[in-house]
Amino acid sequence: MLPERTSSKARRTRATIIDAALALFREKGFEETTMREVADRAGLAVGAAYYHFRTKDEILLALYEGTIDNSLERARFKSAKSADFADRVRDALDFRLAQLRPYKDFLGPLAGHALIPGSPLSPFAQETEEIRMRELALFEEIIHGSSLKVALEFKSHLPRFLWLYQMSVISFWLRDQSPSQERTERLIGLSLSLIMKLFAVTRVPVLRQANGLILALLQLAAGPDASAERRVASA
Amino acid sequence: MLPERTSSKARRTRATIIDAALALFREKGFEETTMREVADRAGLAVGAAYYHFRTKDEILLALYEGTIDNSLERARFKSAKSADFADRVRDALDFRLAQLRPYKDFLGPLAGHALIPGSPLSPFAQETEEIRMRELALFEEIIHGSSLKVALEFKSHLPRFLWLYQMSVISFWLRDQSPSQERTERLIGLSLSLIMKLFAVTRVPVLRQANGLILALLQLAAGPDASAERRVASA
DNA sequence: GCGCTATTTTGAACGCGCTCGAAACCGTCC
DNA sequence: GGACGGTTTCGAGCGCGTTCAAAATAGCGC
Repeated sequence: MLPERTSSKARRTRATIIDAALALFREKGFEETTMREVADRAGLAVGAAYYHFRTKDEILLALYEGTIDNSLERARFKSAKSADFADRVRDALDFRLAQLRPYKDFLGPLAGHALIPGSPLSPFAQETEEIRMRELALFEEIIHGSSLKVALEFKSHLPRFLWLYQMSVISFWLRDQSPSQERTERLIGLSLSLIMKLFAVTRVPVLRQANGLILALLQLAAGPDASAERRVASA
Repeated sequence: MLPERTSSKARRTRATIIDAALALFREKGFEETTMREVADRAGLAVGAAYYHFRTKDEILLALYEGTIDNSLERARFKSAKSADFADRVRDALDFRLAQLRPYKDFLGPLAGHALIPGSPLSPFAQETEEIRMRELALFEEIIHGSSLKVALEFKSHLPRFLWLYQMSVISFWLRDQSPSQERTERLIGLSLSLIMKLFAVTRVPVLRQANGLILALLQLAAGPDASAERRVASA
């Protein structure tokens, strides 16, 4: 609608606040950091911070959103290297985790809100729609240029499936305390192999009878309004 | 260790508080209910309430825990009716959801803490261990008396798998706004059919090569300490 | 410069979950 | 009965996220 919804001043101040918050979150964690502290470090009063962000959570969300941008570029770059589907997905996941690495310790709360049905931080909520769509677009691209062989009827559900898969991996990773997160590495390796095997199976004639079931499930999971999905698909 | 860790007075007061909280949560929701209100309705001061429950969340947890007891009895009763695995699981799920029904509207926050790695309300946390073990024991029973046919190597992982499955269903159900939750009904029907099909596949010789993968994944998911699992298995 | 509106900042104040030292209550042994 | 130790209750108070009316500042046409 509007060409610029925010003045450049406001944008700069937002950035200052985000920087201050990021530094503090890293130093002391999310819960332990006070909004007064964030405002202080940004050189403002609390009220000003609340003028730019409706809640403390929203700062966290802005932080998370900020990590997505270069992810897309990088994915485009990497994608050129290999046409193998599994390789491409693995690259995307590895890169995403590497990107989130610095935030690992305080990103827990975000995942925490994930399951609260009404929460604005839920990855299914309206407020996070833009982020979600950007992530879906990324997976679109990964699939698009790849040599993936899968039963046709699943093609349209793949991005959403991969997105959910990514969320699961991230959630596992956040909890993973093993040295250099080697358990997550193994999880990715194993689950990707399994997924590829299952994909192959969907094309075996004898087993195709299960496809109807799977498809129905995917549609159920997509929800009563698949509008967001369609929008992504047509972009 | 101790024969009685709490006096009968304390137990009665706890019950009063839980009753008051339940009523208020139903009237106004969890977040909207004040600890001062809970204490008021229970005829106490805030401090007293906090003597019996360390946090507001803990009341919610006690509430949830309270719904499990009769679930076990009921499951035993129902189990006698059919030996078919899918029927038994479906019965258990249906009953569990019916049980949670009255709490549906304010149980969101509980699910919300589910993913926070450090949160005491996480279903993976130490504090909820007892609840988790009771639920696992329930699934043990469901499996035990049934005519389930599955590749042997998976038997020991089944309870944990079913528990996770139940958690997923509950989380879907909490978000399900469809009339009389018919979407959840469909989800259960479809996913159970699919699970049964997959179980069957694990015994097909040609496809057994995937079993190693699945097993490794299950072990990864079980975590570095599978002690809780072993304890349940030997009980 | 001057006024005028819209944007941005301020900090006191609110209501919340939760803490804590002191008081009240209880059982029990003399 | 009284003294004493443990349990339970009390409520003022703390620090937090958040709100809001009022003040400061920016931007702009003259």
